[in-house]
Amino acid sequence: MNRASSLHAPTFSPLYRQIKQLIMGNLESGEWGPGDAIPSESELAGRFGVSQGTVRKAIDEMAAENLLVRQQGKGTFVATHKDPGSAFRFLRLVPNDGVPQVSQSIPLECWRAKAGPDVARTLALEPGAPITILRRLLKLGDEPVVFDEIYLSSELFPDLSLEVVRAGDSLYGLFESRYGVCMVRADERLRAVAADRVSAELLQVAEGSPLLVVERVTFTYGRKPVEWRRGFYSTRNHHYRNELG
Amino acid sequence: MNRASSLHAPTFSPLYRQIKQLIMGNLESGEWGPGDAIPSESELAGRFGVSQGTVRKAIDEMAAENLLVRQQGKGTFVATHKDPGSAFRFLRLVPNDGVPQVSQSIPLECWRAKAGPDVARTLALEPGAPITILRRLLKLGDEPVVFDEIYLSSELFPDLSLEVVRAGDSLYGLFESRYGVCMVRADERLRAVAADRVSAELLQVAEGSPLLVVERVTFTYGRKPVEWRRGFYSTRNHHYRNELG
DNA sequence: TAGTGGTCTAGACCACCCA
DNA sequence: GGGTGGTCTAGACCACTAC
Repeated sequence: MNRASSLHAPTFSPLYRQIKQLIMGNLESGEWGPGDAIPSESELAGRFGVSQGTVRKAIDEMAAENLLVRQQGKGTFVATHKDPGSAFRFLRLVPNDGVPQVSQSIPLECWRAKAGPDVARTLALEPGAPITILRRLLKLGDEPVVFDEIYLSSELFPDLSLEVVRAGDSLYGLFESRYGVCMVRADERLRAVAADRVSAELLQVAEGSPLLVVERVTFTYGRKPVEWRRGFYSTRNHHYRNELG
Repeated sequence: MNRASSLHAPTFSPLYRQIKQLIMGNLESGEWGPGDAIPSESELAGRFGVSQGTVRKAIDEMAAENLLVRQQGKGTFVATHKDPGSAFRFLRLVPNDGVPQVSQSIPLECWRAKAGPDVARTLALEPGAPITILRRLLKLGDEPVVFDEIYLSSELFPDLSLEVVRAGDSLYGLFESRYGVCMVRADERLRAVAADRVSAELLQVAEGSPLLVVERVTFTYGRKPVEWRRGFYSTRNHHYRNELG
């Protein structure tokens, strides 16, 4: 293990960050898949030729970023969306009264298209690259609350179809198990807009009534963008919850 | 320093968390104010009778929570909203085109009232306790984008008035320097609504056009709620930015 | 040069899980 | 009982800041 590049190198990074990058490499390459246990801290320390504390600090950061999950006495595991508890990590919509509700995802349409300049840019694809577009409705306890339009690279998600989506569990769980793509981070942009006819009908609100629009770019390991979606949220009985620290 | 309460005590907490609580106590009591340097790690280690590494871990957590700010070679400082860079930590509204704009806060009204049941509950006050209500408009580069209505305990913020607000810098900076109340965390709830006449006029949009409503409860040290506000955000040329990890 | 935070190490012991 | 993560220590050295 190199002891940094020394002497004011602008690329300096401490040992534990180099270790972190090595572990990241194993995640990106899919060597350790979602839900798997990674080797123990002492095992990794030996393998990399550093002390256990240094490996620990690397894993600390990755656990803080929700890439890994530690379990005392058992081991450290690659984070997965199948794990109940982190299954709806990215859904910030909660009922106003706080009573939890069962959620139901209803796939509506799924078709192929070519990436326009905007989608190509956000997903880092060539313009005209094949993409798959999925529309779905999310119900929380019998009430339709989110209408999503989702853009994906057809290359990354080859055989995606209504049938495939219907069969799977949560969407991100499906992406993990069927395509080996694990969603790790997302950037969202929120706006208020007036409901168009389609959204209004699906969400059972009056046309022109205010809706929350949530545009999301979702990333896998290494900040690689892999999903773009636009969601129309009905905020009659729900709200988008956010914590500022 | 007690070595935890031993023997399956349900209140067990590791040494570094006990140290963290001791440091928190110094923040809550105002002994170390916003912007101040706290004693060095070794100084604190000696004072508390623990090793430097343990103090370090306590400070690590507090730095991660934006309570403290470390500066290599200089020391560790109590986080402050006066520090440019963390001055607008809680404002998530950014222009669509990404070009940063100068912001201008315009106080509109300020008056006293008695806390209704809802405000009393969110601010943990007695119903009927004296509160101060402040209305203000936020402009980003000549465009009015946020209309805020802010509820505060008159006891915590005694002589708050339009004049005081006008004189001060940012609102949270003022709260720190004048009242010794440092905003540390906030919970927000977002909804889309139709603009009423007042908001529409102030934000220069058509009545009934969609606005983003942001309800925020803001906390000081120890999760004590000290501010409740409702903001109407115009999302014509701006959006609310959020990062999901 | 002295003081601060930042990194790294080696080793001890504890708490937890499982066979 | 053996393996895992979690805590705590003591000491060394590096990087940065200020004087």
